[in-house]
Amino acid sequence: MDTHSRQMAQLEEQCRQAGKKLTPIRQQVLQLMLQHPQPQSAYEILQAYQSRYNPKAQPMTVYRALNFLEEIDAVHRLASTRQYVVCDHLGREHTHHGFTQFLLCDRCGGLQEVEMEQAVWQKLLAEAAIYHFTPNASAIEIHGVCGQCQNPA
Amino acid sequence: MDTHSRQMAQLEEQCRQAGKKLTPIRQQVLQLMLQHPQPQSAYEILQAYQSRYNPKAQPMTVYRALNFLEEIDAVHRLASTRQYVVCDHLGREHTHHGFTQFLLCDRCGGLQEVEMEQAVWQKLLAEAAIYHFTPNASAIEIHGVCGQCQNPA
DNA sequence: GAAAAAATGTTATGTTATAACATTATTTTG
DNA sequence: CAAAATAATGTTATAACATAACATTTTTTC
Ligand SMILES: [Zn+2]
Ligand SMILES: [Zn+2]
Ligand SMILES: [Zn+2]
Ligand SMILES: [Zn+2]
Repeated sequence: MDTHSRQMAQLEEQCRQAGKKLTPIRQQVLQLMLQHPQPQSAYEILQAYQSRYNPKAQPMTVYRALNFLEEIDAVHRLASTRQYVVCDHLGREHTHHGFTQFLLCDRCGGLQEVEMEQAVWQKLLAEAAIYHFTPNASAIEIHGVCGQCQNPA
Repeated sequence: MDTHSRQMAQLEEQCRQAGKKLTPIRQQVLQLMLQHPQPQSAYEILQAYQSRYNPKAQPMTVYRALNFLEEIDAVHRLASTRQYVVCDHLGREHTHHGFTQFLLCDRCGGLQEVEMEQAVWQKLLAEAAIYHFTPNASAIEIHGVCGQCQNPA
């Protein structure tokens, strides 16, 4: 079983667990995203969808699918760049625990999804608690330059 | 000397240090922001500018001023909400060192700007370094609920 | 099979941000 | 000082991102 099939299988599983339906549109949108590991904007995904599945598709179609996929934790939305990307955990064994660090490369547009060390996010929580602040989102986005772009072979 | 005056004075100082000019528009935009401690969108600031200074002002006018003020570290742009806010350090003695944590309340829209503990951001950097990633931005945004909104008196 | 719920289609609009070029103001320099 | 260069602002247009509102279709429930 190849990687994409495994990811699709887990998408089905996550839908089942959430009691939601995996409709063709939703599956197609994820399919397109799987073929494009770099984060993409909703309108880029819309263009791909129009090319491949339905030239008459409208923004709402893609936004609905993306919102759905995000709800069931199959994809993430990157707030700082307004892009969407498949969750790195999809099709693997482990799942999200604690905080996530998104490392966004400003040169190549690439993304690395990293599980934050527990000690670190506990400190972040502790620091927030000083101000009686309770985080509900569990991800931070850090911009910079990735290894590839710093040391081009 | 009241708080706003102190902040304005430091704005002048930071312009001088950066070798940039503090023009009326730039000063007026900061003035408006000082009167509104909550983060605001560029278009909200534009509306205020139109009401108070020039009904014919266009988006570019405000965006240019905001970009300038951000360059000289007088204001911050919050990537996740696309809002602008005066830097908490303006008019105080200390300045930015290391990383900043923005605590954004999803209920009231309020913001707390926090200096991240050195131990924490060093760990963040170390974790990024594992992936040969070099951060260049130095702020993270954490969404949640602030103390006020959790414990309404 | 009728009623309710979920998903999709469709049109319109709201929101955020920049491109491109003209004009004006300020600074530099000969 | 006057010409040239630079910086700032004015102005128009448009790109890019996202949702509201309502109609229609599909699926589920009873
Ligand atoms: Zn993930
Ligand atoms: Zn890169
Ligand atoms: Zn600040
Ligand atoms: Zn609050």
